[in-house]
Amino acid sequence: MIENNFLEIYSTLLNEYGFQGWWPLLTHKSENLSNNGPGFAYHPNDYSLPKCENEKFEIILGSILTQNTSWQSVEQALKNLNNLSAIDPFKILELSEDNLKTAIRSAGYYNQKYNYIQNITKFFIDLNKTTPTRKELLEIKGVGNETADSILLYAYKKEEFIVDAYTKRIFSYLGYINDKDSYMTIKKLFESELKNFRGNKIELFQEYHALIVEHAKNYYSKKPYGINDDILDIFKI
DNA sequence: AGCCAGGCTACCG
DNA sequence: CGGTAGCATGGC
Repeated sequence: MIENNFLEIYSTLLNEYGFQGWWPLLTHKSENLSNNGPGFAYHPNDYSLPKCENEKFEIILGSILTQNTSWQSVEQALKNLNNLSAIDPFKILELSEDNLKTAIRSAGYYNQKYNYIQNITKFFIDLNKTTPTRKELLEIKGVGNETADSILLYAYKKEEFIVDAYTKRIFSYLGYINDKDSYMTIKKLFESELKNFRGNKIELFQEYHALIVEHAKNYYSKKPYGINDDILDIFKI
């Protein structure tokens, strides 16, 4: 019997959707599935990634590119960059402005994201393989709360819970938060509610966020949110 | 056709 | 401070 609602919801989502295998990496996609739509798991139950600096950099690029943008569009941009051998901080900086903007065009906001990528790439090189702090990341123009936490949790395996639009949508619908609560308020609530989890917190945070996204894609993309949600009943305790 | 997408910054009162 | 316009393409 689980007495913590947030852990119970996690357990319900995991039982419903299975391990998601986030963060998506081009070179670590499950081979037995052909698309990346709902239900797609990337490298399920493998928490060893990223394995090298360029894989960290790929996560960082993806975290910028996916701002208010579907992953499918982001993946096309990453494939374009990969074809230019540019999932590499030094190669990125060698690309002309036109070439980089063309490569990331599919991910939208390409003028903004071009600048954001320039900023964080220089920052990443200056890190020289060390781990950034949250404060340092937030000082970069183009990195806000969610992007910083995504980078820390998935690229650097730091214990930071990610809050995104889907998290707010689901948990305000279920009545656990108000949709006007601040990012940090919601983040701290999750981290507090999950603090006694007896297991690997990094893996929990990684999996929980991925499951929230998967669930929201299935039930919270179009208004009215949550209606016809078959597994919602399990959440109502 | 039109709404939606795994946000962020700048600027407003 | 909190609230919001603008950013832009692609998928369904």
